[in-house]
Formats: sequence, C-alpha cells, structure tokens
Amino acid sequence: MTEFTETYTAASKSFRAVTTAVLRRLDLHLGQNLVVAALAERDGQTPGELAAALDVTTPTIVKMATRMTAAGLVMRVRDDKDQRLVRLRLTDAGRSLVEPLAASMKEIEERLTTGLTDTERASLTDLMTRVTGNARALLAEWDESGD
Amino acid sequence: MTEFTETYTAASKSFRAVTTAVLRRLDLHLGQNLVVAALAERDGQTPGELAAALDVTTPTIVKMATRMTAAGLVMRVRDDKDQRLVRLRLTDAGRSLVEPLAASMKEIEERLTTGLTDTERASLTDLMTRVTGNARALLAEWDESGD
DNA sequence: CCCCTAACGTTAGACGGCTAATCATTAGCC
DNA sequence: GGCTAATGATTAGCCGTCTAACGTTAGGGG
Repeated sequence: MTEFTETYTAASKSFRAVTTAVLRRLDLHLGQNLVVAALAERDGQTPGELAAALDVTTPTIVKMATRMTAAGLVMRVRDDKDQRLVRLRLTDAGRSLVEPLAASMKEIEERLTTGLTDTERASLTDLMTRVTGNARALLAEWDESGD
Repeated sequence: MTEFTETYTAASKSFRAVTTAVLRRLDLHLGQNLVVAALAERDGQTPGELAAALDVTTPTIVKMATRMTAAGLVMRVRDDKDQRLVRLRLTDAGRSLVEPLAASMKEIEERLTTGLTDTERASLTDLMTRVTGNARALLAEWDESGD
C-alpha cells in the first residue's frame, strides 16, 4: 500500500542523512551548500534571486543569510542603485569552501549510484524528472483553481 | 554537474509540496499523516516504537504527539505494567481521518506516476530502493569507523 | 536488599522550510 | 511633482527534524 510513497520518503531521508553527514565536516548545515554553490557560480545575488534559483521562499534565504553572515561565510551589501536590494557576497572563508564542497557532492553522487549502470542512472534521472513534472503540474493546477 | 543531486532535491521538494497541500485540507501537517497511519495500523504504540517505524528520532515523535494531542487527534496513556512507557492512542477525531488520508495518499501516488508505464513504475521503485540502500550502507560505514 | 545501570520519555535549543504580516524604497500614474 | 501601487527584504510564528542533556522508572548484581 502506497509503496511508491514509502520508497520516495525513504530515498529523501537517506539522501538527506548522507548529505548532512558530509556537510558537517565542512561546518555547513544542510541547504547552505546550495547557497555557497549558487554564489560561487554568480556572486552578489539577491535573496530573491537565490530563492528562485534554489526553489525556496525568500524568508528561508534571509534566515540562512543571517546565520551564514554570523558564521563569516557571506556578507550583506546593499545595492548602490536600488536601495531595496541586498547583495549577498561570499567572504574569503566562504569561497574557500567552494572546491571541497563540489568534491564532496560529487563523491556523494558517485557513492550513491554505485552498482547502477549508465543506462540505469539515465533512466532514474529521467523517471524522477517526469514525476517531478507531474507534481509541479498538479501544484500549478491547484494554484489556479484555488482549490 | 551534480545533476543527480539536483534531480533528487527537486523530486523531494515537489513531492513534499504536493503532500503538504493535500494534507492541509485535512488540517494535518506534513509527517502527522504517517503517525495517524501507523496508529491506525496498530494503536497504542509508544513514541519509541513509532520513531523506529517511521525512521525518525524519538524527540520528533514526542513533539508531534504534543501538538497532535492539543489538536485532539491522539491521547497519551501511561502503560500500566511499565510506567516508563507511554501509549499513543487515536481519538475518534483522529480515527476519522484514517480513511480520507489513505484515499488522498493513493490519489497522490496515481497523479504523480501519470504517464509512466507499469514497467517504468517498477523500474523507478527498484532504482530508488537501490540508491537508498547505497546511502544506508554509507551511513553505516561512517557510523562504525566514527569517521 | 540496596545501589547502579539500562531503557524511555521529555525538554532545550538549533536549523531549514513555509505562510502571513510589516517596513522600506522604487516606479508609475494622474 | 506628489500620492499610490508594486517590489524587495525582513520579522514573527509555526512545524518537522536533529543532537545533547535531563528525569524517571525497571531491573540486575553484589
């Protein structure tokens, strides 16, 4: 009964647990890796931009930014031209995590897909993407109808 | 780069979002559905038993139990024979949610796998299970070595 | 028989996540 | 050009989750 649900939940949990364990070695919390990676890609993004990129709400980014600022990983800089905007910039300490972080995430990916052929990996990615697409379509549908 | 990670994260998020939306109609929060389902299966389980069954820590269940008690969904009953144990029992209000809950979860499962053949569904479940197995093996390995 | 340890539940506090409400600044319209 | 609407960030408060510390009850060993 609802085997699919259980499988999905278990996968989420185990993935989360592994990621948390790896991140702890870098003194990072779950999710902060995504912020660091996004800023490494393009520094100075605003909370709103990051939220959109990471598919998360703005308040979530704001809270994380506050903690990461306290931890010395990022800095808040107000935009000169538009005083409403806040630019989040990596500090040197934050930048120093970028490469070990990328290496760790890549290692996780490899370890988790051990025993899967390339074909199976591609298949898994494809199937999950389609399910995600279904989920988003469903959310959009409900959103419109206000149901 | 780390495409697998992104796919997995996106899948988790979308699934979570859909589940949250459905649960809201029943005035339930994410995760509470699992507690209700577990108690429907076998009423009077202890926080520790539930935690093990749901692959979650005991404090998580305790907090949820407190809120669900306040919401009138479950009751705390101390075990007669062993005063250390607490038995969580569904109230009538809680029990009334069991069936609509099961129906909702089944509906989610069907909507999310729309467009997938039976073979593909089986394949997805199999692949995710194997990845989850890898993740758990990795966690166990780290746990032993204390690394 | 009493103490000591093991087994449980609970509390405390941190974190990511969300929704709703608030505040500041910019831009647009009459 | 000044009032209003839209755009951003922030705050407040809730929930699930985790780890660490605490209190209590059973049970076992000397």
